[in-house]
Amino acid sequence: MAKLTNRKNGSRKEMISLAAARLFREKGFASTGMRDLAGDVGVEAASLYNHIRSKSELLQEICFRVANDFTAQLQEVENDNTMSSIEKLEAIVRFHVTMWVNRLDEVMVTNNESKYLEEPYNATFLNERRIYVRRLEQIIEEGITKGQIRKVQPYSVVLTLLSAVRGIEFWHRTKKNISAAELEESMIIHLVEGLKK
Amino acid sequence: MAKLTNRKNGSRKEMISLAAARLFREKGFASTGMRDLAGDVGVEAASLYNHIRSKSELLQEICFRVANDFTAQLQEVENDNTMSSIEKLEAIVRFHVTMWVNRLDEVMVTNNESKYLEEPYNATFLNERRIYVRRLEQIIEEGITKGQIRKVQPYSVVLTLLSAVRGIEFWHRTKKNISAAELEESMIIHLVEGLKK
DNA sequence: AAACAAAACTAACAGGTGTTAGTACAATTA
DNA sequence: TAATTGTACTAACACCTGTTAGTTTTGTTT
Repeated sequence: MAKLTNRKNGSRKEMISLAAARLFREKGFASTGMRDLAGDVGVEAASLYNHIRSKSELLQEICFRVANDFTAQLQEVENDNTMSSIEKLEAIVRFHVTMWVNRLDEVMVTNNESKYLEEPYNATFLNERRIYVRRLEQIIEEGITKGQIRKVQPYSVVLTLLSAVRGIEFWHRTKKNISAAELEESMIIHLVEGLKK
Repeated sequence: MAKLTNRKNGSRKEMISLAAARLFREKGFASTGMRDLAGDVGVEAASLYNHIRSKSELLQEICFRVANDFTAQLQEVENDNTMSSIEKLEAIVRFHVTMWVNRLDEVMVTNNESKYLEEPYNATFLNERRIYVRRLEQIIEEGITKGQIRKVQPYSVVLTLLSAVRGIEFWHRTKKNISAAELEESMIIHLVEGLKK
């Protein structure tokens, strides 16, 4: 037994990681037991250890996978010389909205549960986040210098942008009122439009 | 022994609640043990039960104290006929900023740990939040009707406003760059100014 | 059919969980 | 001084935690 099962539903490990992300989001990392996770996957708790090394490893993989995706997209935007600073900012916010809409479990775990990462992973994660914030600040500073963005506090604006999208968590519970596309446009107008000079 | 000690440092129960709020924020509700809490208070775990009924009760009191403070302030704003809709919105956002700046522990516990409330408290809490959001939407709708606020999606704007202030969590770690007052003004400009018609 | 490897199982571990019962001490009130 | 009250203590409970060791089942490959 091996490759066929793997190709059918994605590897067993991926299934476990996906279930873990959902449980970690819903119940929190500390409150999610390996027996809960096993139950969701349809297996005994001990069997999980044929596929993963530890509960911590699951959290690490989720957090750094998400962090890398955010960083990779930022890199792309930074390298694109055709965009103005405000367009870069808009692209980044749109990406954040998309992530919160399409990958809620992983993104929320990364936001809310990363504090349970063991050292040195926690320190590394916090450092990567600090650098990410700094790079966003630089885009804003550049926009101000070039006269494309109003004079604002770059640090405050970055904090606001990164946190504002967390509201999408609540949108997921009541999707009926407003579509994802409408939500995205509305947020862009509210958060980015007002920064234009 | 009784009243003198009570008057000296606030009642023992208040000390416990304060320590609990800090620990629940730092380590999360589930990861905070009664032995951790007792250690912080300077007492054995079992002794806590002379003052509190349960760990859950501590969380309930924190969450509903904060929820009531937010609701009370909203009520005041709603009753003030001298304010325009945009001024009401600004006052509410300023209050949220102040709460996040001055009462971080309690507010973060209320935001992040309320899911650990036992029933029926959890359901009650979520319902109160839903109503709070609805009342904010109504202020925005009224502002649009009266021509004081741009045509926006009220629901999206409320989600954005309520979540944006969560960024203040990160400001607390690096207060040196920008003062609380500057932060508040910057956020008001970013979040509220752009809504004016 | 035999051999192999992946992945499931059962049983158990050492330590941690919130909480209760019963008791002792120390300070205030009668 | 005696009684009372508030608050601390120790010991223990039933249960839950992540993880391991060793074994058996399962499906595929030779």
